[in-house]
Amino acid sequence: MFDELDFQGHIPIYSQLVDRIKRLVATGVLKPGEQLPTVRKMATELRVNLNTIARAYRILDEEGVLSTQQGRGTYVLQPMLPEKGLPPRMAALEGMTKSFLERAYQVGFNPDEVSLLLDELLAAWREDGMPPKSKS
Amino acid sequence: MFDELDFQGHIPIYSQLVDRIKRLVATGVLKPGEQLPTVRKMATELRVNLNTIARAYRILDEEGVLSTQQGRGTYVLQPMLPEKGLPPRMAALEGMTKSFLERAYQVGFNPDEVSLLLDELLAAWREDGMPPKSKS
DNA sequence: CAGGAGACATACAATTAGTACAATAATACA
DNA sequence: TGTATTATTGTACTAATTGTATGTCTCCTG
Repeated sequence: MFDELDFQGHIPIYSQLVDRIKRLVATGVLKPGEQLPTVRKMATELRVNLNTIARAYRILDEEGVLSTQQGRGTYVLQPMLPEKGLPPRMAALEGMTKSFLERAYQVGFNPDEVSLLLDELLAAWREDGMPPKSKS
Repeated sequence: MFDELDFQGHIPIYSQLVDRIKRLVATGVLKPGEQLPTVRKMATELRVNLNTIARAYRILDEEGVLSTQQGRGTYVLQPMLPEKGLPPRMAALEGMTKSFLERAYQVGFNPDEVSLLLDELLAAWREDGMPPKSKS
């Protein structure tokens, strides 16, 4: 469930984890009250240091997504509903968007190309109520 | 692999490095995802200052050939430059974009919100020549 | 003889890893 | 049943590895 990390890209592992878990919580894959893998288990699975996992958990704890307690474990707190927390919500979108644009820029695209394609895909989203399915 | 620099000629070392690495990537000697020597390792090998290596890496990063990140290292990116393979290039952008939109959708955003923010960030990109830096 | 570009020296910052510690839960045993 | 022991779990501190930022020196060029 968590094993799709990019070790070569420009996004730190802990940051990738934060995004991934946020999404899993937001989409209901991880339900409130559910326990996440322990830092050690997750660390050995992903072959990173346990502190890297702990860092992601701590960030999510501070953001109110998870609740971690020494000796007990890490649990899902609240589903991140669109209604709650507007400023952090927009900040999240901004982060996602910036990192998407940066990636596009780095692999050689220009704003017009991106804009053109986005217009198309956004229109499809408006029509269908959901964005076009991506392969991943 | 990198130890054929010309210290006598009048082509700057960083420039020689940029050309050399570009060629190695283009010819497939350096494969996507592969990590390059750290700036320090390369610097001691070639007996130049680490900033000279860093400069070459930075240029290649800006050109989308490499991806460097503080604390992690420098890696070869996927070659998606306009020169090679136009259809796969756009397909790559489409993939990136779809997966970005899907994420936004899953976290609870609607097309208008995404569109609004994108207009803003794309405008900034056009103005500055590069997209706004993301924190991550 | 300025001006600037290239290279260098040095200090800084970010990410990840190694190790020991502390809090909680589970178990063993009298 | 009560308490001691062990296991489990997150935390704190430190170190190692990596790229970045800033200032200085030198050399070439006009």
